[in-house]
Amino acid sequence: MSVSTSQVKLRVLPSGRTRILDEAAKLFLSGGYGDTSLRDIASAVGIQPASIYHHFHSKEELFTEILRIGVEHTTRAFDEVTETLATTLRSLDPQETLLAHIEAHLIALFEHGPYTAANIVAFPVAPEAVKSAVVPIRDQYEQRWDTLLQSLATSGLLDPNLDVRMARRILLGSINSTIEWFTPKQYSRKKKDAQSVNDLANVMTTLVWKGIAR
Amino acid sequence: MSVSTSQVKLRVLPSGRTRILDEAAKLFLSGGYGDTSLRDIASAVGIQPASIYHHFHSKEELFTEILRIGVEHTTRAFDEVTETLATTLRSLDPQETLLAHIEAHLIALFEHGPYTAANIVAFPVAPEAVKSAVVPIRDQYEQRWDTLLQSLATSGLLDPNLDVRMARRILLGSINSTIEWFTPKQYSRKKKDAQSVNDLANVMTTLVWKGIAR
DNA sequence: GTCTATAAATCGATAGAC
DNA sequence: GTCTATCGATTTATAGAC
Repeated sequence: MSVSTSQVKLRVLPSGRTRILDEAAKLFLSGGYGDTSLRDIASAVGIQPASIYHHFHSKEELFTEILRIGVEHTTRAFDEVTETLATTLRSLDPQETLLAHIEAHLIALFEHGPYTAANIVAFPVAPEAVKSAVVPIRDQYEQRWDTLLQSLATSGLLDPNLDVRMARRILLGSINSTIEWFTPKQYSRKKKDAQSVNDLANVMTTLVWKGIAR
Repeated sequence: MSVSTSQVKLRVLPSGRTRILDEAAKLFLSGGYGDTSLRDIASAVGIQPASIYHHFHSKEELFTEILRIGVEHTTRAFDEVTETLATTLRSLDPQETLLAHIEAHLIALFEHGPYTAANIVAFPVAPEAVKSAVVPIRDQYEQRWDTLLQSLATSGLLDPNLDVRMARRILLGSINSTIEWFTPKQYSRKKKDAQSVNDLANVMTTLVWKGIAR
């Protein structure tokens, strides 16, 4: 794993605003937008509901910000992999390139927890105003995948009958849907099944690349 | 397409209960559980909110019934394909078997509209009581896929390194995620891209079976 | 930056007439 | 089986003290 230049930084106790975002993200993730009240969020943070309005103008703005942060994390993870692969001397195996990006997406999904996961489970039933605000930055992320897959296609590495855009949608859909059943168990070794995010990334990549047929 | 024995039946105007279910399913699909009020539903049906309580004991019961109907439609579609394939004389090609079931699932998803689709987008953020009630019948449906894939694996038709249960989860996840971007255009022929549900099923099956690599 | 207090609207649900 | 009327609780959001 690469080490960013800002890797060495102090562990800061979350400020008020960040505490609100963290707790709200967890609650929106499990209960969606409509069933999560500002009272629930304030209670989880340990403040009064009115205090939230010092940091956010409305409930919708708070929710939008959470989704935005989630996409930001995912996008940054993608770009870091791109950069790392570009500066690597050895030749770029297409399946390994795919694996690296799939793993980055999954790490963002499971290790930045509620922010990225909320983009999967809470976004589809979010208020229209929230969707409209988040769609543009989601598009930017998806564009990166289109570019990646298109470069593979241009190099003749993909099935020529494949619609690249559709393949990207199905690929991201299958990766994102893992949030509903996969739970990474970092320290469990009791089974041979996929336990870590890295294991899951390997299975996903093989399945996407070669399919399930023998 | 097979014709069931009950194909010939009268077009009945939806009764009060069915009207409520139909409109509620649409609203829950677009806005989730918490942001859809009984007033919204009653207004869409053209009745008063209190009238809903003659047909359902609570909002949660109404929502649970909608999700249950959705799973029921999907399960029935799966079973009808299984039966049709079993009574077909010609040999069963594994990829064609897979295609038939994937297409049945997609048809249920897009043509029984709100009921099945709500199970994808509204279920993950549903109240716990609703989830608990629906999970058992969802499990029954998923069990059918496990059985199907296991029979293919036992016949040596699948990648022997594959975890069948995980493959099923990824497979269903990718199929279900199409609800977020695919819109069937029955009568449009302007492009060569997938337009009908049948086209989509073919693309999905090829991708799952052979992967994206050439 | 967090608090108390409260406004104004909306929620799920009930009672009872017809 | 649908209505009118309404209860009690909860919602987002605001005003203003500290």
